[in-house]
Amino acid sequence: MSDQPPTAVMWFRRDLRLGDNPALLAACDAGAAVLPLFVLDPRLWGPAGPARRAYLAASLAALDMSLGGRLVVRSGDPVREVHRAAVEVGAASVHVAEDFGPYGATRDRAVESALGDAGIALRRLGSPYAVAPGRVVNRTGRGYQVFTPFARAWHGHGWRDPVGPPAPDQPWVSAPSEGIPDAPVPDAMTLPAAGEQAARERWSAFLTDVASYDADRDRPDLDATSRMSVHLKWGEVHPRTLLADLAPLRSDGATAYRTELAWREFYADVLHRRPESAREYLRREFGAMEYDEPGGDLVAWQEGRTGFPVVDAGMRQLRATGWMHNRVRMIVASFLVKDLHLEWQHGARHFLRWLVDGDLASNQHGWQWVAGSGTDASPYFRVFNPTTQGQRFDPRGDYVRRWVPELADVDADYIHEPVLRPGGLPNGYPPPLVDHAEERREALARLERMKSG
DNA sequence: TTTTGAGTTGTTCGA
DNA sequence: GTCGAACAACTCAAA
Repeated sequence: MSDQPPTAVMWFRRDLRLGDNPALLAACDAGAAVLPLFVLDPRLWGPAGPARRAYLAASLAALDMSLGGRLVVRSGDPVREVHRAAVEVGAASVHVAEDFGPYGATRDRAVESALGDAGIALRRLGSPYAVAPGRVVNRTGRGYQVFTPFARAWHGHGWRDPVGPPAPDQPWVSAPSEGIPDAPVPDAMTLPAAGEQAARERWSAFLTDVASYDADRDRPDLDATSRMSVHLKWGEVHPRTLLADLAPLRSDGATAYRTELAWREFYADVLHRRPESAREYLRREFGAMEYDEPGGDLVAWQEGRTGFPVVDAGMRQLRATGWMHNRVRMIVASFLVKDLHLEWQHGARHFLRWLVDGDLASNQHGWQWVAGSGTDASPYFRVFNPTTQGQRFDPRGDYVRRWVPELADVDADYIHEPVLRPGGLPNGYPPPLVDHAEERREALARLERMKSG
């Protein structure tokens, strides 16, 4: 063994791709041969809902196929498993893309320490972002707390060009694998196709329509969004690849899409600087607001039985597909926080359990934005009206009818307010859980009391 | 240091 | 039906 050149380990986490993967290329450079490793961490797998598990399993299967069946999967604590695998194959280094999340960063330090005791280096290269969290700073070296100046500085910072996949004759190391976890797609659910190839195909299809993204992306009844969130979440594609494709485009749609990518980077940056904001109010004074205790209302929201059609459609789309249109995410979130007066964490937890694209930074800070405790100077009066939002963004009611079959026969005039329909509510559809106008006043009154109290 | 302008995504009301 | 104003005050960024 000692007269053989050392090998290297590529530890995949949320970068399940071969293309534009600097850490993987570094591993290929560093070792005579590379062990492609994925560790199924019970602390992440345990809380994941069935859709998330099924998607990850499918993505791992796709990665394994692109590696010619050589992906090694181990389950257990990464601190033990990464060390064990590296020693098994005589590796001198383990390569990763840097994880900037609160859990991942701590875990990586522990892994690094365990590896160090065996004389093995943990080498971090790249991240899931065009610009690594913490790098965008103002003139005094501090991070931004407002999106617009962040986005300007982020764009000015720039990023490297995409890199290609490893050479076709790259030698790989084999080792015993526990195999990809068995996590079938739940009955009655349809999940997006997983893997690097699927991501690229979806992206190509979206690029042909990107010019209309700006005008149509808020319409849940149309298929006008990129649907790249899940692929970005699992690293099946790197945002730098998308930015490179967008760079020559000048349409409003391309600009709007770049801005959405900037939001993703902004929230990762904020979470990196304020890791406690994954659980606590970013604006701490909101902790003092009066909230209601979750009960039957929370369950009605989760199950899509609030009596507000666009809210119910969104919550059912989530349970059926592991995804929800972004405009509808804002509407259902506003309903939970402003109409039911529940803390944002209850909704954020439900989203992370069900969303296949659920990302801690974007999810928690999206919820904090709706709750008013997030990064922007939230206008106190920003309370979504679920009826008028439905009428504006789902004007014919196609989105509602697709996900709420009880309303299939209601025409556009009443689809967002079926209680007004002559002849009354269709069988089986509940009346509105609350009076929105009343709860809006209540939410504003509680905000007022929080400020003066 | 001080000042100034700006801040993703809304709703309601009255003209 | 459309349109503009009002709805608070505050924090942040940059000049």
